[in-house]
Amino acid sequence: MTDSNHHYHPNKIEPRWQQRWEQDGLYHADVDPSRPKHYALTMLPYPSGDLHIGHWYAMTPSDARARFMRMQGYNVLFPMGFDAFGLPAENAAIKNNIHPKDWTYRNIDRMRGQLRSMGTMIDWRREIISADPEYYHWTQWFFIQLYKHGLAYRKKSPVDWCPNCNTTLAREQVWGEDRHCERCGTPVIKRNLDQWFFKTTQYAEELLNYEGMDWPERVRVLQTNWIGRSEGASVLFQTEDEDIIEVFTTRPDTLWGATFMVLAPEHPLVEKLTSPEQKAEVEAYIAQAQRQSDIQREAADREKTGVFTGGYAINPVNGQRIPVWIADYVLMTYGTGAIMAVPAHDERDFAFAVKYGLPIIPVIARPDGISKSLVFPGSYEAGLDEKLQAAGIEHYSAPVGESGEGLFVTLRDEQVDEYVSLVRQSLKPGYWCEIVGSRWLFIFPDGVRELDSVQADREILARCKELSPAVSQFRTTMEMVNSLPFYRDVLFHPEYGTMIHSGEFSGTPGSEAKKRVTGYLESRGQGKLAVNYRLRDWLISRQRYWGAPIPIIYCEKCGVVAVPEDQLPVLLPDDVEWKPTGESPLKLHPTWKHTTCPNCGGQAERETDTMDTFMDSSWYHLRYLSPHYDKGPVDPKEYNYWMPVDTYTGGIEHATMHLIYTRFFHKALRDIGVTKGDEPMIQLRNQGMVLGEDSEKMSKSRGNVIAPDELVKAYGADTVRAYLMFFARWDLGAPWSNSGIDGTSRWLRRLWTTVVEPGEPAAEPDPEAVRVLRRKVHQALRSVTNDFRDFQFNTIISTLMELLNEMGRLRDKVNGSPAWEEALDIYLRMLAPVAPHITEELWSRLGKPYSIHNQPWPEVDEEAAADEEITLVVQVNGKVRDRIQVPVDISEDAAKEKALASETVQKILSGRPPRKVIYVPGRLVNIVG
RNA sequence: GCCGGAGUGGCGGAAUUGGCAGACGCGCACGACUCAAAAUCGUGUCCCGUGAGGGGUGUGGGUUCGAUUCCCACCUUCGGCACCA
Repeated sequence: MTDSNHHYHPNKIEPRWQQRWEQDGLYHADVDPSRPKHYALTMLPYPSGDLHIGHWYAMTPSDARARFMRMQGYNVLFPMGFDAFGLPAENAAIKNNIHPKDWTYRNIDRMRGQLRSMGTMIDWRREIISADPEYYHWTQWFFIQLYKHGLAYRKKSPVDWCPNCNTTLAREQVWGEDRHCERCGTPVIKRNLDQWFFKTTQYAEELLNYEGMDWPERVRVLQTNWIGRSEGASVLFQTEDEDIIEVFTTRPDTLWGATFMVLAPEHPLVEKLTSPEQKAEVEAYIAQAQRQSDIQREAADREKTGVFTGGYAINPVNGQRIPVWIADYVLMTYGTGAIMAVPAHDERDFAFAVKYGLPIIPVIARPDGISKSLVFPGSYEAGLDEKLQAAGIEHYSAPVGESGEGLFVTLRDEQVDEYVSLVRQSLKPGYWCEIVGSRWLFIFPDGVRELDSVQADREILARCKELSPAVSQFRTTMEMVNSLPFYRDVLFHPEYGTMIHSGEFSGTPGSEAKKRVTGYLESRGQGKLAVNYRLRDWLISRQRYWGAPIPIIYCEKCGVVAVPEDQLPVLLPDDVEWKPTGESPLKLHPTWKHTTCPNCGGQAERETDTMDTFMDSSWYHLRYLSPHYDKGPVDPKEYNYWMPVDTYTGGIEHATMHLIYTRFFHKALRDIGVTKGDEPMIQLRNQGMVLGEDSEKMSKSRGNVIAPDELVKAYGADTVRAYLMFFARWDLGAPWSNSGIDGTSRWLRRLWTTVVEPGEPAAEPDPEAVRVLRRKVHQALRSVTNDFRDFQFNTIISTLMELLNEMGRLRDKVNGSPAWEEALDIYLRMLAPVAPHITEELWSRLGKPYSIHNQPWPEVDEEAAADEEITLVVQVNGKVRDRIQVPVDISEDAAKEKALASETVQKILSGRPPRKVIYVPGRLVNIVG
């Protein structure tokens, strides 16, 4: 045996085995109805140039698990491809004057080699590249199917535009408070453009259903929030011209408090509603609002602005004539672009109403039943203080401005009547006193008035102004009381509660209010139950070259015409100039866009925009199944066998993008008749992120990037794979540690020596050591099996490390025995999915048949794994005081007896009898003294 | 503001169902081998205390014989959403 053959040289053995596996087609997965299938899919990479450690972190545990499933007897498909269209290629083209195609395919070649160095079980025959005409032919075909079934439409609308990327973005690609581009960070602007959309909203409700899916709670929550379902009512208001304004509200129970309406500036009725007097102001506001959204959008907490249109609508439940305003806090893109404003129970409406002096009428009682009242200095006879005291009403005296001491009163509902009568007795002529919060009463010398309508609001305010010139500047009663800080926390609330000031509905409890009012509206034809979603339709047009052209032709005579299926693919021309003009480079090509109409043969033009690359990745899992099939996107024979994807792994960052799109795609195509079942991916698992050693996100500019190629060179792929599985919980990720990997490397080298240096066989294997060894081996096997099933990769490695340590301790006593041989055999098989090369090498050195990767997963010998003895923990009052070895099947009485007999226990109890003894089988005895 | 995740030694992390906290690895210390170093192997390593013993899983409470685990309140931190009617 030569020296170099004796030592562990991963860089010699790894490429050798990789070649052998490739040559033998070891990992080819073919349809085989006689075996259970397992489709293990991991998100395909974008060919950015180099495979980075994040790719390894995502892919190697996924590969290990796919290998585990394979050894478990499944026919496992583990394919790989490249998400090859997209902006970076085009940007590289502009910058370095290299064709995006050349750049992309060169990167793919490089990355394919790097992927192979990982030692994965990828079946390379099934590789796809989304930029191949053979692939995008079918991307275009899918577009046409969606178009034909009414799920794709073209619409002129204000869309998000990234001025740096020179293209439109889907809503999901716009991030953060400043609404910046997901890719380059530039704040987006709005442009009004004709763009293609897919009707994702049509599937909003179904997308909320995760029945039968094993997806992380986290992703489901993210998607559910993104889809943003809210239940309420659509209510029809009429303008004075009898035009209908439909609004969506989640609070139909507050309808009696709707004292004005607000339309989005872009709302179609604005023009008609605007009175001649208001026209100038309204137009100026609209222009300002448009400019606002063109510049950077301001933060959400900026002050609300708006203008009165001069028009009025009628509140359908109480016939009140209410003013219609426009304001940019109402968005044309959500609901109907119009709201009923209920300032007493909506924070934004409250702020708006106070600012513009619009009436605020409370219509929902405060659930806490708290009211406040401030009795002004000089307005009451002496002695009120004592009377309140006697009545048990909470109050205190404090100066109000410079006018002397006033009484600050806080009331519970049941105290209000008594309080009113006490105040009436003490109130001096020429003054009033108000109660606000849960109740809304204005006590005047000659009577009490309730703030229960717009009419009352006006009358109360007029009375107050008569009595005190100090309130003359206020436009509403609420504005007046809002000027006193003492009242501020009780003036407005958004909670559900008993309806008040709502005609015959007053007194309806909060739990029923919504349903009853909705039913009432429905019966009168003024509204109905409605559900609204935050989800928008998917904008797929991109004004860029490097993507799949949208297969649409515009004909002067026939209008919008889909490219006939037999004329697909619509090929990208190669001779294109990339100038960052904001127009698709295809538009600037001299000839490409000119074509003839497939209908009438007349002159026509092609659509020059290309598709969002998320379109490519919405169906790639289907193309893997038959990458060269030319009669459709997927060979039905393959589809029926492999689909759905059993396990999908990838990053969480796609929760509201790719993972919603691909679900939508699958469902839409199911309805068209292409796919089957409701969901494309049954089980989803997300890995976390590997951070730099400095705990920061890896980036070239920070200089903290870990290059896997160098690690492979230094340690070998097996060590890198194992370390990535070991160093953190897979779903959380962690900062990289350059010294941590040494531990994993040592462990594999220790394993190597353990196998290649057979040592002296033990003369007579020690039967006790044999029993212990077999127990440890089979216990480890049980634990590793469970951990593979549960994606608990880090504990797989630690269990295997522990077992190797144990084997090292026992070796002298069992070396050469069948139990030792069994231990090595099982050990290598357990490790094979994690470290495919070293296990294959050692397997062959042990003289076992090629290949270890075709071996079945070992079976746990339950008898061998069973403990004979256990350590019984003896606690006194919950504190561990002793540990005793007992047979595993010890009876409860015997266990208790043994525990009580313990010297330490006796010492602590010092003769006192225990009050209680608790026995947990197989674990502990707790003595309560 | 709303929604969700995470807080355990110097570090990454482990702990079926409420039952021995700190497995495994890194780092560190000491020792063996060596002229020496690297590599390798061995021993130790939560904190306080010489010791018996005591304390300890972000903080404060609670339930329980017993809580890292369950309940309540809060703090820190990461991620998502955010004028959504």
